Amino acid sequence: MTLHVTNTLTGETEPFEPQDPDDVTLYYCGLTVSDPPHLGHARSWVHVDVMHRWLSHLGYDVAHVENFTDVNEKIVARVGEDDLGTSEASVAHTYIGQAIEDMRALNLLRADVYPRVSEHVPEIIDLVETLVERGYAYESNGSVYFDVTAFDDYGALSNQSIDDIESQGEPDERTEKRHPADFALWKADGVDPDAIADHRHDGAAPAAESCETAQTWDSPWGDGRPGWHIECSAMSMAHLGETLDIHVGGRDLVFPHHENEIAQSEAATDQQFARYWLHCELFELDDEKMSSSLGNFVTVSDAVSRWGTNVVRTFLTAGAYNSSQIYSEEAIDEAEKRWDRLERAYEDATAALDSPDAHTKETDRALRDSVDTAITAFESAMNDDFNTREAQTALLDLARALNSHREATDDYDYEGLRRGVDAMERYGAILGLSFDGETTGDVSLAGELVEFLLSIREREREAGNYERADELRDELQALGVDVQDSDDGPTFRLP
RNA sequence: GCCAAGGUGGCAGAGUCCGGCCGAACGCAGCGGCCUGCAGAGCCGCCCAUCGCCGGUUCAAAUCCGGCCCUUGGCUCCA
Repeated sequence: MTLHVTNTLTGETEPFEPQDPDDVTLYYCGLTVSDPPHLGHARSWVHVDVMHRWLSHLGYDVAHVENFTDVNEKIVARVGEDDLGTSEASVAHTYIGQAIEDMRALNLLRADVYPRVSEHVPEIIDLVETLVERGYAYESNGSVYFDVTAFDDYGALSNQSIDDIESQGEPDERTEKRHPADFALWKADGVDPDAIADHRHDGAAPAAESCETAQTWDSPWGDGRPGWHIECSAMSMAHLGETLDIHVGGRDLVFPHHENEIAQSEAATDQQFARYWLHCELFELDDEKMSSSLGNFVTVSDAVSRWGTNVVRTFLTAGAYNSSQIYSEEAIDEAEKRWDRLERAYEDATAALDSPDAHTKETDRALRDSVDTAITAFESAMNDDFNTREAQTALLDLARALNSHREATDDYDYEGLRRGVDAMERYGAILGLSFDGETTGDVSLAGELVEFLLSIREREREAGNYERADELRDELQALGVDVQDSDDGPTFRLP
């Protein structure tokens, strides 16, 4: 079975065929670095990461590019707030640092490059010039706008006609534009205080001195700044060529951002800009989406430090990338239980494999069939438009197969268990889940102390002093140490 | 208003593209049993779904077609 993906461009689920049979170019519309990344960003990040991992698993060489938008009014608006520094560049620098830290915390594969707008202005200017030369853009008062009426397919991605699209942009822009739907490729001068007032978090009046920190560049049309949409076209072409295999982004970017990217890119090159457009659905929370602008978000770093990487990733992949997902703490707690179940099954099976007791001679047909079935199920799930929920289900089925086998016999099928454990590691890794167990370390001082306390408790149990034994266990549980008694003695997991 | 996505058990969430294996997965919650000094974990089993509503096509529909109701997202910065 081959990979199928749902292409927003056609609305269909199509077989995936990259331009080059061995390589895939993947561009992800990254963050505007004006706020700390929140779980909504993490959701898209993780799904793109899973796509990357699965494409690699299928044997493709993946070229993965993700931009940082570091030139934007929203960033200027934050100048002077908190400890963000005194310039647009310093605010951007702070939040790029935060974003990278969060990516590491989420166990994301590194992209090949994270281009910034500020370092691609020459490419952007070239692209705008090309568009002007080809008659797709016009200059007006030092700004340059894309002429949507000149591009026949405008609206194809979002399935709208130009007439449907009501006026957009700042009121003072409209007088400069020939058609209300025309969009800015280049904006004259710096940032207008009125334009950033709405983006201030402290609700303070427009900070005129902040606006002066906005970066501007010299261009054929005078001093100015790039428009929002042109950056992605310029950066993706600079790093991945004129035609992308996959372009991913949030659903909220379909219009106008992605629509405009297509128009300006294809107008400039006469080549298809992206073969497959994949869109990540958003979180729903109290009947509205989670977003920076609504201020109703949970930051990535808060979530990871509270629940841990594996739990957060289990939660974020609990739905398909292109289905919206309800955000709630209860939902994350439920994901935590699912992750615990996987981890316990993995650890128990590993312990059985590493036990010095003899356990090797039987072949458990049921176990091996279950392992094979789970592997097949995982692979079909991922090939079916990256269905991470079904993939999790396959992992959970695998966990039960392993538990079941250990429950049924002490005469373990070593080879069968090993295959199962191996599959959990390999396919868990596709979802970015790691059984390395940084929290289960028995080599730490804490681990040794717990072992010591449990050895005392065992003596109390053997002596029938269950009250003392329970007291010790309760005390450890209260500290977050999960103590489990079993036939082979107690096991524990550190918090 | 226009465009798009969706409405499946107590919760959450697959399945809908390619109609029959769906008398509806997996997990959580709940209930029984096994195991256990107890608890937990685990295993086995059970409970909860007329798959938004109405009509149509078909031997057969959660899945296809038509109409209606409702929700969400986009149309303004947004993953």
